[in-house]
Amino acid sequence: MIDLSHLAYVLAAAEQRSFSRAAGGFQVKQSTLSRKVARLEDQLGFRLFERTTRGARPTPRARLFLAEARELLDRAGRLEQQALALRRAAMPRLSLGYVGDLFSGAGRQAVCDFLTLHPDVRLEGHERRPETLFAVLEAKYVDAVIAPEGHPDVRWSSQIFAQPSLEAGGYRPVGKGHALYWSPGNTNPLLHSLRSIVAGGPAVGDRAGNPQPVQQKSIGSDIDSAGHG
Amino acid sequence: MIDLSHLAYVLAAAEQRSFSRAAGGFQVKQSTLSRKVARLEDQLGFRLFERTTRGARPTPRARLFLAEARELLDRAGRLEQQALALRRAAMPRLSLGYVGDLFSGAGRQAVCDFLTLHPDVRLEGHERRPETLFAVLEAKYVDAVIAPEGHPDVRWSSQIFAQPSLEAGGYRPVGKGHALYWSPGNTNPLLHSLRSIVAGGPAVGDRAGNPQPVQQKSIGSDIDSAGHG
DNA sequence: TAAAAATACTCCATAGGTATTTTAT
DNA sequence: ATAAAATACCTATGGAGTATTTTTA
Repeated sequence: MIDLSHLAYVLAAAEQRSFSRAAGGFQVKQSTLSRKVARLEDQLGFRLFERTTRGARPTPRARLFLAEARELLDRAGRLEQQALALRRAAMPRLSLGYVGDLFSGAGRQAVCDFLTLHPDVRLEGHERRPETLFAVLEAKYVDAVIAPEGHPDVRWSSQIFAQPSLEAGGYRPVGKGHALYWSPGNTNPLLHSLRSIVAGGPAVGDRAGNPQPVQQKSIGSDIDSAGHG
Repeated sequence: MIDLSHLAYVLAAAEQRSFSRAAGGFQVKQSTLSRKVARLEDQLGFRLFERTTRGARPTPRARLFLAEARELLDRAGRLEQQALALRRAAMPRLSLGYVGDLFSGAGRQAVCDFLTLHPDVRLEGHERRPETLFAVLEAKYVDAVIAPEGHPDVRWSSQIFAQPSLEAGGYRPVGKGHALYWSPGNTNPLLHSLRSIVAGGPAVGDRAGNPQPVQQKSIGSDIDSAGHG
C-alpha cells in the first residue's frame, strides 16, 4: 500500500526540482529523501525523476502521477482535519461569557497562558451585552462569566463568576461566595481562576454525553505539578 | 501522517464488527489489527470502537471518520491503478496482428506461456480480416502478424511475419526471409518466435519516446538463460 | 465458562542519520 | 572542481507473529 509520506516527499521534490532543497524543507536529510523516492519508484515500476547534477526534474509521466498524488494528499489532509475536529468534540471544554474585551483587553495574556498550559482544553468564548451576561451563566450555558468593571453586579474592578463546584457543596447562586477578583495589570488571578474551574468545576467536560476523556486526570496533575514547580 | 493501511484495517473492522474476523479477511493476525487500531486511536485522540466481548462496533464519531476514510482509500486505489497504467505504458510492448484465433486456437498455449515467461512485456493483439492483415505490419502498427493457413500470402500451415530486425541488417520486406513457420499441435515455434521478436526486434519497446526501461536487458538474459537451461 | 480483545515478548523490515562515493557539468 | 544525487553503514522505531492474559456476557 502506498505510503503517504513518500508521496509528500516526491511532491516536494517535484516542486523544488531538487532533492536536497526538498529535504531541507521537510526537516529530513537528502539521503533519506533520495532513498524514499527511489523506493517509491521501485514500487511503482517506473522513474519519477530524471536526475541531473543540478537537481532532479519530474518525468512527463510523473506529472500525471503527481497530479493525482496531490489530490490524494489533499484528501488525507482533510481527513486529518476532520479527525482533529472530532477530537476537539471529545475534549474537555471551558466556555466563558464576557462583555467584549476578553481577547483584546488585559485578559489576553491570561487566556494565552491558559491555552498553552491546557492544550487539551477547548476554550469557547461567548460575547454578551452586560445586561444578559449572567443569563448564560444561570442557564448553565457557560462555565463562567467575566464581569467588567462597572457592571451592576460587580463590586471590584473585574470579577469572574463560576458555576459552583459540585464537590464544594451543591449549588450556590452565582456572584455570592464564588466571585474571583481580577484586575487589569495583574492577570494571574484570572489565569488561576480559569485553571481552577477546569480542575474542579462540574461544567467542564464533554456535554455530548461521551465518557470523560483520559486527559481529564492529566489536567489535574498538570495543574498540581505546575503549582509546585 | 496517516497510514493508509491503518485506515484499511479500521474499515474492515467496522464492516465486520469484529477485530478477529477483520484480521482473518486481511491475512493478518488479530493481535496485529488490535494494535494498529489502538495506535490509530492514539494518533487521532479519540476512540473509534467500543469493544465488547462479542466484537467491536464503531462509535458514532467513528462513523463520520470512516466515511471520509473510505473515500480516501478509494482515491488511493485509483492512484495505484493510474500508477499501474503508467507502468504498463513504460513496459516493452509486443503487438501482434492476427485473424481471429490467436487466443482461442492453437496459439492460446503459446501466448499463455509467453505471458508467464515475460511478465514485463505488454502484449497487444489486433484482430484483422485476412485481406488487411499485412497492412498493419507494413505500417509498422504491429511488430508481427500471424497469418493463418489458407491466407494468400502464406505457403505453409500458418506463419508469423515479423518486422525485420535492425541489427539483422536493415529493412527487408515482410514475408520474405523472415517468415517463421508454426503449426497447430506444436506451439513451441510460435512461442520461440515471439520471444525472438521481443529479444531482438526493433519495434519492441516504448513507442512514446521514453527511454528503454531497464527490463529490456533482463529480457534478453532471461531468454538466454532459459535457452541454456 | 467461552469468546473476543489486549498485552508481553520476540524478530525483522524499514526509516532516518552520518559519512562517503559517484556523476555530470 | 563543484554541486547534487546515490550508497554503505549504523541505530532506532514500528510492524507482525506467537503465546498469554484480561474482560465481559
